[in-house]
Amino acid sequence: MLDIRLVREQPDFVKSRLALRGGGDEAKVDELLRMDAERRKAETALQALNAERKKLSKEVGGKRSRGEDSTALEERVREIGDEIASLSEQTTIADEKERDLLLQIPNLPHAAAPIGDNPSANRVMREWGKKPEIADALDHVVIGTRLKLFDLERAAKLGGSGFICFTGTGARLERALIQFMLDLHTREHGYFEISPPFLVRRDCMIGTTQLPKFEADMYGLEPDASGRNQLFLAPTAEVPVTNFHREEILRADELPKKFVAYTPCFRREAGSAGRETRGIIRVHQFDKVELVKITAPENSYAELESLTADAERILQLLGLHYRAIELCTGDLGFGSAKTYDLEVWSPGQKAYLEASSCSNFEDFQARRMNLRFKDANGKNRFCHTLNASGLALPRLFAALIECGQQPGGSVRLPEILLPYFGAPEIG
RNA sequence: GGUGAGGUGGCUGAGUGGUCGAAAGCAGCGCUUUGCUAAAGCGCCGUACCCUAAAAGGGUACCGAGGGUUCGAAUCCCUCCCUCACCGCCA
Repeated sequence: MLDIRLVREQPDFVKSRLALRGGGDEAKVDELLRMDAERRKAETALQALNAERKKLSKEVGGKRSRGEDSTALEERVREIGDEIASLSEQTTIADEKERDLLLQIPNLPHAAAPIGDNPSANRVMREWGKKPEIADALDHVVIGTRLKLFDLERAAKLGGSGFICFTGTGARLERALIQFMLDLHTREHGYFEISPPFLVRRDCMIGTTQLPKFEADMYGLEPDASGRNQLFLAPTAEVPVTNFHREEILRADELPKKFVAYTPCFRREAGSAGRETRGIIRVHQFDKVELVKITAPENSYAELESLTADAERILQLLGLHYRAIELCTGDLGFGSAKTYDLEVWSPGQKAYLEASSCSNFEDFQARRMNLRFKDANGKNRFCHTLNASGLALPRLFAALIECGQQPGGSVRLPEILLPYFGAPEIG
């Protein structure tokens, strides 16, 4: 959520920044400012009436205790009460409209972000390793099916299309990768492990920006009888973990907070079938190890660099070729000011697959979830929040078995997985 | 799921219709006393929003959330959420 004061004071700056995203959101700014002015006007009038009622009510109390007649005064206060009722309704409506609009407007891109409205404007920051040379490389669907690492047909019997069912050594490899990543991040990178609820409340989904705008992409349960308290299947551990400290005021010396969590992730993403969705690349449920940081504003960009490095380390230790790109303004997620994607090389698809997205949301999420810290001057300020996949499992799994494929049909695994998987190769 | 007890400021905890944004204590900050420590005394010490661009100042709201009763609600009523205890059920 943008700071309404910034929007009020520098509307042209805000509009020009929003325009860089190419989503047309700058058009909402004028409407927002109208709602803001309307709300404040109603609020000021309401406060004047409240002050009047407060004063007169006390006079009623005084008269009564002295045994004096107060009926005329009471009648006057009753009238004010009626005015207050209608004005406060107006105020509430204006306030809700303003907030709804504010929730619909995305974050401002970082000043240095590459400008562009499609992925071709993304900036390649660096590449690591090199593409393995594999003659007639098979893709992960062929390899995985042949070695019975997963069973997509039977998965469709269980969950429908767009689900994976890992089987046998495939399931074991999945488990090994999770364990490997959690161990690395907790033992060597200093992250605190959390195993959170997979179902989260609406407020949390709003806090991390999945709602209200992307409700159609989310799995939601039935609301309860009151119509509130609806639960959603978390589309990423970002939701429960970033919201862990929602509505809290943290001490400055606790920052940065570094969390790692393994969770399944549930996404509707009614994407079309095709190459993009082949095999296990895009599915409705997948496993992910997620990194989250809560930082002071001054340090968030330095923390983004180390966060990205922590995620990259997984790929490096597994010996997988990847590149890091910085997303252009048009490709940036709704809440993000700056994002690096890590793309791992898929020999089977001869393409880079997004395996991690590392973002700094600045105070955009913190403002929505009212997550603050007390700074050195004792002032409460919004924290900055960041997250990175560290990493998403299916794409990592796919790259791993494609890169490890041997002429004889087996798959060789990186040495570092040996203690986790228990064997140097599959098949 | 059932029954009961609760939810008040950073913490403890008083407050059952009016002058209560809220006693008191603890913690914290400042000052005085002091060789240092300790102790004592005095003062300050919630958040958000509005007037307002900021400061000073003023105002409004907030006692789990939402609604209601009333001239007036932390206080009375209703619904919901959460916590604790016991019972039931269950991996």
